[in-house]
Amino acid sequence: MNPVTPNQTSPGSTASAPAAPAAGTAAVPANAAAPAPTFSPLYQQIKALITQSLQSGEWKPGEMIPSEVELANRYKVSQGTVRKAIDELAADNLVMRRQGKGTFVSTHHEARAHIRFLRLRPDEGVPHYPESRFLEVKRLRAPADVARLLELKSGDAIIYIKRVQSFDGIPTIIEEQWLPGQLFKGLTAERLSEYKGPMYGLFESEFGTRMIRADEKVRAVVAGPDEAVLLQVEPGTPLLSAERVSFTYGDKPVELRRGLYLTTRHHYQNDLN
Amino acid sequence: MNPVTPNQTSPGSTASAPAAPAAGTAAVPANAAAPAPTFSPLYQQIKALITQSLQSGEWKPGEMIPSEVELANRYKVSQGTVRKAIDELAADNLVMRRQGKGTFVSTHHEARAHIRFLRLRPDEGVPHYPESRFLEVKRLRAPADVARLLELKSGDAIIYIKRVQSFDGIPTIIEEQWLPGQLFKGLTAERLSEYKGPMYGLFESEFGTRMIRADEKVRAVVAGPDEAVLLQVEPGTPLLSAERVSFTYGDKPVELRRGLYLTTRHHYQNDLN
DNA sequence: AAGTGGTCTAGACCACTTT
DNA sequence: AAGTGGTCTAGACCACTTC
Repeated sequence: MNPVTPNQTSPGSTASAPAAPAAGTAAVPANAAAPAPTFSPLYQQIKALITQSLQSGEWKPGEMIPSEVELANRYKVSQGTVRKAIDELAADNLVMRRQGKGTFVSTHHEARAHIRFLRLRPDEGVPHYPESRFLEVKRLRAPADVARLLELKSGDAIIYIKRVQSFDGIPTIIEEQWLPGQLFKGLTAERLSEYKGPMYGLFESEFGTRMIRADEKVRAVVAGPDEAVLLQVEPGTPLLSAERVSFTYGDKPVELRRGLYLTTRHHYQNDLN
Repeated sequence: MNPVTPNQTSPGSTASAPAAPAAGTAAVPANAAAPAPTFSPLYQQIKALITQSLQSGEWKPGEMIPSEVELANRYKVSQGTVRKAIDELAADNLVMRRQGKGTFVSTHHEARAHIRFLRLRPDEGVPHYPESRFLEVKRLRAPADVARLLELKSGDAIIYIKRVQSFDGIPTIIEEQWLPGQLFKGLTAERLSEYKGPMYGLFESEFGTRMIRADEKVRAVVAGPDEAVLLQVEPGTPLLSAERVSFTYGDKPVELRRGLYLTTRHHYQNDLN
């Protein structure tokens, strides 16, 4: 359970300072001037170890992870090193720190996470989550383009979902979704309909797949006849098209979404920092 | 030149540790249990002081700022505290650290900054900067909506710019721009045409106004007759509409942009983290 | 009072760059 | 060799939360 220290003799050793603990009693011999590959500071290794525990479900979304002192003891490093590791995890939105309470695994069952991945905001009023009406939920074989984006083989099992989302009763989003069948075995139309709120919450709680980040490509298109009906607009109405690939731990793609957004009373919000 | 320490007696004082320097010899008396307003840790105050020096131009874009030890001496705090302040400034993209060399003021004259604010990426091939053709550069009075977004008074002097931007000779972007006249006095069509590369670089070098961050609202629209001509497409072609308000230090708005993007061979790229 | 994260300090050593 | 940022440690104290 000790951190490995590749390409690094032993951090903070050969010390004259009081009671230097020589953290790096690693599993790897400290000789071998192997100029080989990686090189990673201790806190990055701790970060990786904590991430593994998050991924394995040792600490579940919403739960508190062990305190900094505890983790420092567990990994045999100083609290400062654990702190730096957790700082990065917090910056990555994998955990949330709360002073006086502890550090908690991030979850999609939170307003904070909702808004992070919902970029379509009303021009007026406060953001809120749309209601879903499911049109299709079915299993099929992955077409080539979908397979490529999800890093599957063409023909692999896929769950396909199509829905319309409405704000205050006004249909605004047509969304198609492709999910690796292997990860979402028991996913049915019923369970989707029952569930209120963002689908990422369902994925996280029911299927143990936590979405971490996503890449989105946005374009402008015009509504075809079918889309016009669903959104109750004229054919030719301009729509935003957003293609999103979502990733879980290890940059593994777990979802492909293609959304068509009606942007007459809403807009796609983006902050450039 | 010492940091002020409101609502805070004296960080790290009453120490038994060896040679504790008691950093907070502040200008404010340490009595007065005023429960009043703010409360900010030392490193935030240091961050604010450094930001002031950046804003005032004491250290110019591209230049190196004083080393951590120097700043620690200047502000009479530990190097660790300066380090944490600079960490945040680096996270905000105000400075860039380079190991072994120093910490440098960020500048828009860098590929890194270019891509940060250019979200339209080619579907194929590597991102590169478009060429500009200026259609209009003129002074006018701020219309109400522009004045509101730039936090000016209706009728204040404004510089208006309209241009078409092309990738590899293919016109792809129509962009209108509104700038506070007071900040950009000597801005002429000539100087714009001469200048290659992103306009933020020009603003930074020639007008001392450094753009820090921006808010963008994206919609789908269709090309009108004039726009169709400029982009050499049919009227009714769907276009991305992006309205951007850019801010400099102190969240002061300094630019309004309205762009129309042709997204047949390009897309608007966004990463959700 | 005890436990948590948050701040601050001091000092050692490492990695990288330049002289 | 000297200077820079980067890592790691140790310890003290502060702020917040809960018991």
